[in-house]
Amino acid sequence: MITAGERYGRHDSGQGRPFNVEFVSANPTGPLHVGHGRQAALGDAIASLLEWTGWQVTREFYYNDAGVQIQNLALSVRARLVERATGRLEIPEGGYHGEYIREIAAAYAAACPDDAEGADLERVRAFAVQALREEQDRDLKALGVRFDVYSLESSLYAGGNVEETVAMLRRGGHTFEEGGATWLRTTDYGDDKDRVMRKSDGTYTYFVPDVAYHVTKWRRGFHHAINVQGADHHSTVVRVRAGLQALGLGIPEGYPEYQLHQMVTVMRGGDEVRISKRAGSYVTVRDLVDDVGRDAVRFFFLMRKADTPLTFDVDLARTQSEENPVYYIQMAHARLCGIFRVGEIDAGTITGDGVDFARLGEESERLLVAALLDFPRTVASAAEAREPQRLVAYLHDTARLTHNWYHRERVLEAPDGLREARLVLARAAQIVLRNGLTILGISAPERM
RNA sequence: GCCCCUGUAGCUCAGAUGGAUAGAGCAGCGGUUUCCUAAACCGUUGGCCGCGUGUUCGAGUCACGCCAGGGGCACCA
Repeated sequence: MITAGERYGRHDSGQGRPFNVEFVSANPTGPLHVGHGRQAALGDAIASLLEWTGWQVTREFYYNDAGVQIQNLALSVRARLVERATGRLEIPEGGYHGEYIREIAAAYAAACPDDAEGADLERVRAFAVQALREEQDRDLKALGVRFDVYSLESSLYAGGNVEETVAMLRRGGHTFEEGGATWLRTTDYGDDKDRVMRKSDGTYTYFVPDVAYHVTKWRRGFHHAINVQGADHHSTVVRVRAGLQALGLGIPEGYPEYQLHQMVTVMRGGDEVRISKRAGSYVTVRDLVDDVGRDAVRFFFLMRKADTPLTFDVDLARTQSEENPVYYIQMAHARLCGIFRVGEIDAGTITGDGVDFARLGEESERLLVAALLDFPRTVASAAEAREPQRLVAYLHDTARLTHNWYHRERVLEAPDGLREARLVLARAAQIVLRNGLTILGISAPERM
C-alpha cells in the first residue's frame, strides 16, 4: 500500500486494450444543463475507473450537428436577428427561446454586419454551432472534464460514412421499402417494431448516422465502448445495436455498452427549480459549479447510482459542515495531512520498514486497516459494473472509520513503536482517500 | 397496450460474483471538548428488504406473476 503509493488500487484486467467512453454528447443547441452534468461526472469517473483497471481509455464527445435540431437553432437565431432589425419576433415551431439565442444573434450581427437579418442561413448555422460549442467547452472546463476526441455527425455525411452504411444495410438484406421510405427490420434483433431509416423526403432518421458513427468507432479499434446517456434515450439502444448487427461485420450483440442515467432535479431553498429549455429557464452546469464548487458538483452527481433519479440539493452541497458528505471525506484526508504537518514529518518518507504492525490492535484501527485493504477490490468492482457510486460509498465509509480512529487514538503522542505503526496507517489511509477522490475527479485538499 | 427504471429504517439512499445477526447519512434520544482541525466523535431508538409463487442447502440479490411510482414509446433527436 505504502510502496504502491499513488498507484495503490490499480489493476491490469484491461491489459492496455482500447476502451472508448462516449459521454455528454450534447447537441450544440444550448448550454449544458444538469442532466449533461450528471453525464459528465459519470462518464469521466467511469473512464477513470477503466484506466485504473488497465484499459487504454479515450474520452469521446459526439456532436449531433447535422439534424433538424440544428436547423431549428439556426432558424431561432435568425428570428432574433429579424427581431433586432424589425422589432418583430416570430420564433419558429420547435425553436429555442432561451436568452442565449439572443446573445448569439447579437454576436452574429456584430461579426457579420452585411447579413444583419440572417439571410444566409448556412452562415448563421455555422456561427451558432461554433458559439455553442465554445460555450459548452467552457461549461466542461468549469467541471474539469477533458475529452480526447470530438466527433461530428456532419463529418459522417461529408465523409460518405452514412451512405456507405446505408449501402451495407441494404446488402445485408434486412431492409424493405414501404410508403416511399426505407425501413430497417429491427424486429429481427429484438425491437418491438421496424424503424424507418430513410424518410420519404430522402433524409435519414437520426439513428442511421448513429450506426455509421459506431462503425467508425469499431474500425478505429475500439472493440470495447460505452455510451453514457440519459434514460430518455433508451429506445435508441436497441436500434443502434440492431443496425450494427444487420451490417454483418461481426460486431458483438451487446456493442456498444450503455450506461443510462435517470433524471436530475435541482432543489434550492426547499423548492424544486424547474428546468425548461423551451421557456428559457435553465439550470446550467456552470450555474451549479459557480454556486457550490466543482468538487461538490461532481460528488453529488456521483453519489447515486445511475438508475436512481437524482435530487441535487444545492443548499446541502454548499454547506461546509458535517452534513455535507464531500466535505466529510475531504476533511478526513486533510486531518491525516494535519498529523504529518504538525509532526513535521514528510509523509512521502514513510516506508513501513521495520514497523511492527501487530501493535495496531485497537478495534478502530483494525477496522480501518481492513477497509484500506479492500480498496483495490472496490475499484475493480466499481469499474466492472461501471458504477462509480460504489467507490463513493466506500470513501464515505472509509472516511468515517478514519475520523473514528483519529478521535480514539493518538498518533504523534503514542509510545515508540506504536507511533511508527500509526504513522504508517495514517499514511496508508491518506493514500487511499486521495486515490479514491482522484478517480472521481474530486480534489483532496491538504488542509481545509 | 408495449418497453426501460425504481420500490430496503420516519426521510434520502448503499447493499460485486446468491452465503452467517441487512448497512450508512439525515432526523430523534443520550453523551463527549485542557486532545494531531468540534467543519468532529461515541452510544442508542428504529427494517414482514412493495406483495405472492418458484429455483436453491441458502434469496434484498435469480425467475415468473401481480401492485405502486417515474420515464420512454414519431418518416423528432
